[in-house]
Amino acid sequence: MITIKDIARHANVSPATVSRVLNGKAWVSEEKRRAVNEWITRLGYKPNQVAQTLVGTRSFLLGVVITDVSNPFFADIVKLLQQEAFLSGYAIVLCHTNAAEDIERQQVDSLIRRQVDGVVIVPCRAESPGIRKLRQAEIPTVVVTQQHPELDSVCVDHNAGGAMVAAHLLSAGHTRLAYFGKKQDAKFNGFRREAAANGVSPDRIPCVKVDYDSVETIDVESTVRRFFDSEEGRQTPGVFALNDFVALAALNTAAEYRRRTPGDLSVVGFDNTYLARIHRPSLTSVAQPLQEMAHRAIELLRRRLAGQGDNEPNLTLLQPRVVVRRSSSREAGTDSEYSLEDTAELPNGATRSTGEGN
Amino acid sequence: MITIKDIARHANVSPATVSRVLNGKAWVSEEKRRAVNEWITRLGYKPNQVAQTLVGTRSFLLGVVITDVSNPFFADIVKLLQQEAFLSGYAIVLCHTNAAEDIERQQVDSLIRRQVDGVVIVPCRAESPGIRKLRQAEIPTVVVTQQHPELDSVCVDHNAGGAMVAAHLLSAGHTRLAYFGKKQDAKFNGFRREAAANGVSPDRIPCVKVDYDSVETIDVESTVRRFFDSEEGRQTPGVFALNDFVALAALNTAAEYRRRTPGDLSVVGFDNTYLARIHRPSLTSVAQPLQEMAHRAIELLRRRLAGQGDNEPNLTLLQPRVVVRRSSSREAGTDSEYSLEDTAELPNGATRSTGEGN
DNA sequence: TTGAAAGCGTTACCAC
DNA sequence: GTGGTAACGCTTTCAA
Repeated sequence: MITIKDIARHANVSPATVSRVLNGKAWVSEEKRRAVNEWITRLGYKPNQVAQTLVGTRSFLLGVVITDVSNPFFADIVKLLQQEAFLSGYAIVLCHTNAAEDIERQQVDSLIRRQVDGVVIVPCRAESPGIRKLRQAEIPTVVVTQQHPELDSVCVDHNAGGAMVAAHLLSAGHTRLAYFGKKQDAKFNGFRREAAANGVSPDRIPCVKVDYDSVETIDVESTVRRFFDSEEGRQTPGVFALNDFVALAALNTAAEYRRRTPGDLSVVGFDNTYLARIHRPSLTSVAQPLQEMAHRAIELLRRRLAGQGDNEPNLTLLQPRVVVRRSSSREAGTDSEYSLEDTAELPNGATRSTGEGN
Repeated sequence: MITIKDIARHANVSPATVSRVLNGKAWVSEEKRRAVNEWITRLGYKPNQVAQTLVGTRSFLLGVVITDVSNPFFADIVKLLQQEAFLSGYAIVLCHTNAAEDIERQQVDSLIRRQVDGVVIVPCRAESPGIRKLRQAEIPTVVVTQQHPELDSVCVDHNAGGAMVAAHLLSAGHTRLAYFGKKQDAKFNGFRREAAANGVSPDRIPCVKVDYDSVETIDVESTVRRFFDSEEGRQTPGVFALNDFVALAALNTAAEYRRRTPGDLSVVGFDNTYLARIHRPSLTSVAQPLQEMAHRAIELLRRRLAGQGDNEPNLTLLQPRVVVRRSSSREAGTDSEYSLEDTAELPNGATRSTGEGN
């Protein structure tokens, strides 16, 4: 390995000077600077990041903690995060939690030992032990996909997304709606809110509880089946599911019940994974601006690392958009986009320093 | 940060001794060892891996270079690799190449600068610049998903996989077959070989050229459409596709042509991603033993890192198996497994130090 | 068995 | 402006 000293020796300067031209901080005479640069290229010198880390600057390593890359939604995020990070000279250390708090803790521990400069995390819950560790180790952290009261976070406005879906289904003429997910979901709130605003009593929108953890856990189908077996289920033409997996389970199950889609039943998913594109019928789904999210997340981290930014946690709340496909259209037609405020495409992204939703 | 010196001070020993009990190499008196361990837990000491790396031992970092995690097949591998690595105390630095050689090179460069102990790579081609760099930097490397003449590699026997598919389709009564992929694919060879062994002339099996790079590139459909438009395509009931994406494209396109599956047309994919499970009709696909592959890959790396193992490249060739689903069954039925040698499940994995296939 | 001390490759502080 | 030098936290001689 060729070091800073080798360069120094060849260029007849001190290691300190080499370091200086490398970091471009202090002034170095034009003459020496050229000599140093000359030898750097000549010997193909590459700074040893490990040494740089040790002296306490930075590791150029970012941790990414996610429940499961097998989930295509997370896979997309991870990919974009890696690419975005790379542009800033950072590499990504990937960790899985399987949505288990103890594993999350272990993984976070390992990241801390590795001196990562920052972490992007999709936590189990806002107060997960992993999050706590990160905070007490004072490692810049940004939470993605969820809001966090005391950390930087970037996510989509789930509440608004839910409202968009309600608006869409209502405009398709459906007045009997159902939600597949958890009662507390912000999507569900938005969904109900918008329904109410259009004269559909929120109390008449059942929430079919779906415990969705990972790709593996597809006991979803039995739940869905139970719903379609019920009187209520038989009469509901408008279904909104917390994500594409569940939506597809609904779609597939509905087919077993001879309910045609589109036609008898409309289903809308969330996340707009490519599953929505590939499946037949194709699935209407709420798209999150992933590229934007990844960009913002890394940007937030960079700011913290540069020591900029107040201590206030920054909440970046982006606007989702509904991508309409066959599963919710009354007639055959090409896919199109839709959003609450306008049928045209939203300038998908808006930052507020605070806000509700999620 | 609490260091080795802190422990030393508290335990009334020298830093060297602390290091010794930590690494368990040299003898340390029972008394001091206990004292040190006591303080280690008491102060919650965690070794600084960066410092350890600098002194030249190891970084505990493994690079994973893959074309695209958005591909569920790769996502699964990455996940398993990470989990497997974690068990051995390693973390994973994830890199994307987008199947582009120059990006691969850049990513590999960054891994080398980071002093990763080893790399698991899905290379663009055997002689990609990334691979070359890795070799000249003498970083232990294992190639997964492909064979490599001069590096450790672990992959499935594609040739055998292709043969299994042929056997399966033939046993379903199809004698007119087609392959969607590239002529040189080992799968295709195996497919033809087995067909020939059963009296179906390989020359009568067309290879519909599909250029599949990533999830994004789904111009696949037009190619597929062109095939179904042809006389040849209209009469082919048995299709084998190089992966699940292409298989699904075939399935979906076939539906547009009113070709019923199962019934008029059978389609078999490769990789057995969850897409195969989720899609309707569900897709018969060749499964790769991913867990086993990840395990072997990490194991190979560990061996190299321990300085064990001859200099011979090790080829670990595992056996795939066919998971039969609706897309290739003549009647409704539950999913089942199938393999060339036996209808029962294969002891899925066999190592040879060399072998053809792929 | 144990301690002192010399690095590992950089950065940063302090003189000159 | 520039060079010496002391860290950073750890491992590993080399003596004792």
